[in-house]
Amino acid sequence: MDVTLIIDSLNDAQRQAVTAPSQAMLVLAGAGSGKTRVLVHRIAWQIQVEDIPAHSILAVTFTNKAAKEMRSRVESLLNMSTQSLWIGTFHGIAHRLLRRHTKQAKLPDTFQVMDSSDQLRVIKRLINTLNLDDSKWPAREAQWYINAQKDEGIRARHMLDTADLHQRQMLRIYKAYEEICDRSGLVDFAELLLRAHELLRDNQDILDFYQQRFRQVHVDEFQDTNTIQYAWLRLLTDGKDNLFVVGDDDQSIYGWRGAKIENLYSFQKHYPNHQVIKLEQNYRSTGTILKAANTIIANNTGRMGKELWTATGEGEPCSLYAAFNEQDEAYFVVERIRTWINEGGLRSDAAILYRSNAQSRQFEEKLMATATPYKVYGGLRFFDRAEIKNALAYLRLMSNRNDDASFERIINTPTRGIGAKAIDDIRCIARDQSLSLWASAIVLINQRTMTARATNALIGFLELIKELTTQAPDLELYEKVKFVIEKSGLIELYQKEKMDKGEEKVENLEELVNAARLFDFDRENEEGMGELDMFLTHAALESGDNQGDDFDDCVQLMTIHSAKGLEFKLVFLVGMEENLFPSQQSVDDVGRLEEERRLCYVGMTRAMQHLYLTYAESRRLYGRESYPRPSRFLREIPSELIQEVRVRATINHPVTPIQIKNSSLQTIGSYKLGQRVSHAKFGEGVVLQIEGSGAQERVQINFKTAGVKWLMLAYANLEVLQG
DNA sequence: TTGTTCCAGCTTTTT
DNA sequence: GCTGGAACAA
Repeated sequence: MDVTLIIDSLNDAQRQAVTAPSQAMLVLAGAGSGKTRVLVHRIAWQIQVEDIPAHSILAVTFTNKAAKEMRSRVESLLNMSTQSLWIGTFHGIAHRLLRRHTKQAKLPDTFQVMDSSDQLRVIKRLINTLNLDDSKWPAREAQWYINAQKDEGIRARHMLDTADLHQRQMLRIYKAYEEICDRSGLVDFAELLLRAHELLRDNQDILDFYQQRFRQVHVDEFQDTNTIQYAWLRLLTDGKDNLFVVGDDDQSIYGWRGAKIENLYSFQKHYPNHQVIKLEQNYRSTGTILKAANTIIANNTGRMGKELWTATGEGEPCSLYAAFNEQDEAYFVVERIRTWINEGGLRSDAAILYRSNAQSRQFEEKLMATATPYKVYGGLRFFDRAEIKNALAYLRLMSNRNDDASFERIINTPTRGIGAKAIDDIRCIARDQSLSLWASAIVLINQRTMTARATNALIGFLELIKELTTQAPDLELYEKVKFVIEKSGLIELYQKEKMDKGEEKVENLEELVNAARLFDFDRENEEGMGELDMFLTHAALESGDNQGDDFDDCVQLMTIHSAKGLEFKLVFLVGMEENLFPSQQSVDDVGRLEEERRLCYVGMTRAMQHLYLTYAESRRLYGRESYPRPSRFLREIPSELIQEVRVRATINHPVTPIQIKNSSLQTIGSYKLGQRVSHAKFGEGVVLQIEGSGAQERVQINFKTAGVKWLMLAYANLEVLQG
């Protein structure tokens, strides 16, 4: 048997992890140390060398992208198809289990997955029906509360009633929410995990079956698992010591959404026979970048301990640029990128990483102004668009009439004369008699309490859905979708909508038809799902790759969070300022501050060749001018690893504001304090303060009409007035 | 039903 | 200070 292909390309630590005998194993894999490689080769090793059938292997990831990549890499390494190999996301695998055992999971056969925006809508509605003041009990908070409970494995019935009003109210909402979901056959993301856990926990036969089936269980990004995910993994591998996890405590950046870094420690306790392997050789970044990142992360406490190194040399120092303001920051970054491109670099090798999405704007403006193609990640995804969700709601209602979320979404979309009053009445009946909205609508019609017009409108809606259902079965999936969007009047609705907005929506609907046409349906799926249900699940569970178009050569703009797992030759980590990064909300709490530091570590380790860190001395924030301090993380980098960038070569003799204040006659350049000047846009004003020198020189001016402003002297084009 | 106005909020995100 | 959502008026 030829195993060279599997192990030859690995370093010692990687090979050790890949070829170790079956046992509990924790691979602490630093950034860029070949984490996925180890996972892929491990699976290949087990199939080819240890003769474990692909069918007996489970691999769990967090994103569909990671799952897809892992499968295709295993396939190309083994040069075979791996259909029977279970690789998927936690949610995808959980869903699969629930579909296979709907009865034991106490779910209707027609159950559907609801995404977070569906969930929020349901909760919003519910808060209204409970007659709660939604300003006092925001739906967002309730949603957060419910998901947090589920992530911990806690059902409403497990919770004790308390005297605390807030707690009581939340519990009440949680209870009512569970009822609606059960009645509608709807399962939210957290519910998938919780129910999959309960399924195994409460059904010994099912648990036995899967414990025997899965001889090996692999987990990617283990530091991101939450309580219920880890509990589920433990059930599956109970007493078998066959859990192989890969993770990095230093890259745990999702604590705020329930990820428990502690699971890494618990793992060591729960699997006493485990082996730990550290992957510390980095194949991505220069030595300097790694050193800087290592030093920063060393400030965190309670680490498992790990230091990245590289065999490929030091590289150049990290660059630090102190911008005057956010405009200048963007200007600088874009100029550097243009230079990079002019020198033959690819646009797609350059990335601008920021802490919060709002920061992207000024970079976009500058990129647009210089006609540099760019792509912002993290916007609305395809299946999240309102018009798509509307179309899907019709399809979902056809598949399951009890789907209240979908019912409510489209009962009057497009408008068909069913007003708030009628919908309210339906909701009342639903609440009082514990019926689905569909059933309640029928009750309402039979009551004959509404006006003839409203009754007819409602009958019309129910008939429409019935008609769609009866006429659709013989059609191909894409024909069904097409039929639905036409017959429902959705296409017409958006065609009438004015201008390009509506046009875009029509195009998106056409794209949905296309997606249905291309949908790869596995007729022999063991879950026995129909094509439509499968498509709907696909839409909920894989909300569409972030716009695709990886082929275009674009500058990459994204948050540091979304950059995790990616790498770029040229990285700009922008907005390195206190209260922005680390964020305002994190600075008072050691735990959260350490997570910010890990985020910084993640950001820096994205860079392969060049790392630029920038901050602005002045930034408009919430409409107010702020003068932030440079981020503490900057101070944590040894100064010999950093080179300060000056726009033009100038002699830097720092001028402290105190000196300026003390001498009202101090002259810097051609300006002095109290000097009257005129600006093309802001008009006449008086110089209040002067800071910096050369190209960085900036002046604070009190304009007669425009107020006090800081201006960059190099760009301001001030005219000196006499007197 | 649509357009306007008002008001809160203002990290990070996948499933 | 801007944005998106909800309330309200016409």
